[in-house]
Amino acid sequence: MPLNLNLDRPIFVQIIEHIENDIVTGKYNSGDKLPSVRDLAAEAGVNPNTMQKALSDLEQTGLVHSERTSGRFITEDENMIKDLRTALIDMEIEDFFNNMKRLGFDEEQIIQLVEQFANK
Amino acid sequence: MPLNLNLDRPIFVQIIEHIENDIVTGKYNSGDKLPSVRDLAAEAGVNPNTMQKALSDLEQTGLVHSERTSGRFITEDENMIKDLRTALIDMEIEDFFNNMKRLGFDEEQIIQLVEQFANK
DNA sequence: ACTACTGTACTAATCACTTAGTACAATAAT
DNA sequence: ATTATTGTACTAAGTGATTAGTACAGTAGT
Repeated sequence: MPLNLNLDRPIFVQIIEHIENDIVTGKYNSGDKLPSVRDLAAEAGVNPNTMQKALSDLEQTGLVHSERTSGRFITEDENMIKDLRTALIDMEIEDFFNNMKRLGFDEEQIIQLVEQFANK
Repeated sequence: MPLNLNLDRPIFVQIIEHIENDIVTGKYNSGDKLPSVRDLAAEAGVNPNTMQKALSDLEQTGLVHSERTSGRFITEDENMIKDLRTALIDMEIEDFFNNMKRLGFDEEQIIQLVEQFANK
């Protein structure tokens, strides 16, 4: 996967979000070993340094941890993954509502527009 | 308004989005004169250079135009404003659906979650 | 033992964004 | 006429993101 990179936001942030998404959606499972920094960088089409920055930042959240010379692994704490999933969903919906309100809609109108879009 | 600035995206991009929002929501009307670059910069709490970059970029979309020494004005083309409003709304909803699908939901579930959030 | 692979660390160079500061020409207001 | 305000242009400096390149220590597989 060449990874959808947006130039107006730091690449390492987008990588973090992408990996978080892969974890909460079960693409990676609790305890799974991640590909190496170099392989992930090659897959994503970015410099290994950029990938390492993304991973070491991600590590500080506890979501992944590295074994010095054997690889990097997803946390075994399944509750942490579940909580992150909930948090990401909440943020997504909340941001959407805020953005739509900024465009002049109230909650009732937002629901209408969403239903309308789904039945496009 | 001190302007909500997010450090992980270029400030001038956020300024552009903010002004676009003010235009499509009628905070600025067609033909209105904008405050000066310096005043807008002071209000937003950014450097005048940053504000000028935002405004001159915004100008290339035709949404605003500058009269060399008398000021900067919102377009008189009300259809352009209406079209931008529609485009921004569509993009917002589409992005939301894409992000939620990436989190593993289908359209039916998205609608449910949105209704649930509104009645929180 | 040897080889390949792992995460990690470091320097250097480049680029975009931001800020500070200064300056100029044209219009508006007085 | 004079003054203030307008958009615009320019240089210089600082910061952060990215890339390129190199290197090292520990582990796994052979």
